[in-house]
Amino acid sequence: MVLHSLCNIAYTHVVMKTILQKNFFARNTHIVARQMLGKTLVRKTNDTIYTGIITEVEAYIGEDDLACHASKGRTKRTEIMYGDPGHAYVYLIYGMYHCLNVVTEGKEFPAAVLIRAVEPTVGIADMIRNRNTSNIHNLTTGPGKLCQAMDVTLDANGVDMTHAFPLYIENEKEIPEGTIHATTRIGVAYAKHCANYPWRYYIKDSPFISKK
DNA sequence: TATACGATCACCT
DNA sequence: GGTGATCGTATAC
Repeated sequence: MVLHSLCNIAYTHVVMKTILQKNFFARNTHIVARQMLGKTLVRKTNDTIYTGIITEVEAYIGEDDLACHASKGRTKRTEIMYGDPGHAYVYLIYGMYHCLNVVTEGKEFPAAVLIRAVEPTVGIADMIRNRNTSNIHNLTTGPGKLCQAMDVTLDANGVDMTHAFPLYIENEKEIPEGTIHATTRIGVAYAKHCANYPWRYYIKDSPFISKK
């Protein structure tokens, strides 16, 4: 009887993987961004599962942040950022690539975390096929690359990421604060003084980073 | 309706 | 280092 119970406990421990919930994302965007590092991004399609450990993110916060799409105000495109935290904001960039964000903070306050890079863990063969390259360090090391590798398109825009399908983030042990590096964000030179904000966060020494 | 441009990437010199 | 691909969105007309 005792043995049976112990087995159950051990079994439960092994299989339990919790999905990050709304309360995780409904906080200050910098805290959410930093704590997303080291977590596992999961993408499920009808026939494939892709996963990767988040290694690089950027924070985009409010209408005053000139790099944030919400600086243009509330439009059809940015509407999702004014909605519930934990939902996906996916947009098309340069007419050919997609970028994946997770909405943060409270309803009516537009903010999100852009996922810029992951370390691929599951579904690598499919990522290689999607990206047409076998270089593991070139599969998911960029916002457009990881969306192409993990088959994230506009279909995922607005998806509630706190459910087990088709897109969510698994909780993992928190990484040490000292392993997080902050720099200015990539590709936002147009954003005047906001371009200088150190709102890009990545895991120091990770080989799965978009740019040094 | 028309136009300018981008939270990128691959390929070129 | 530089440039072209390619199209939805915002904005000007």
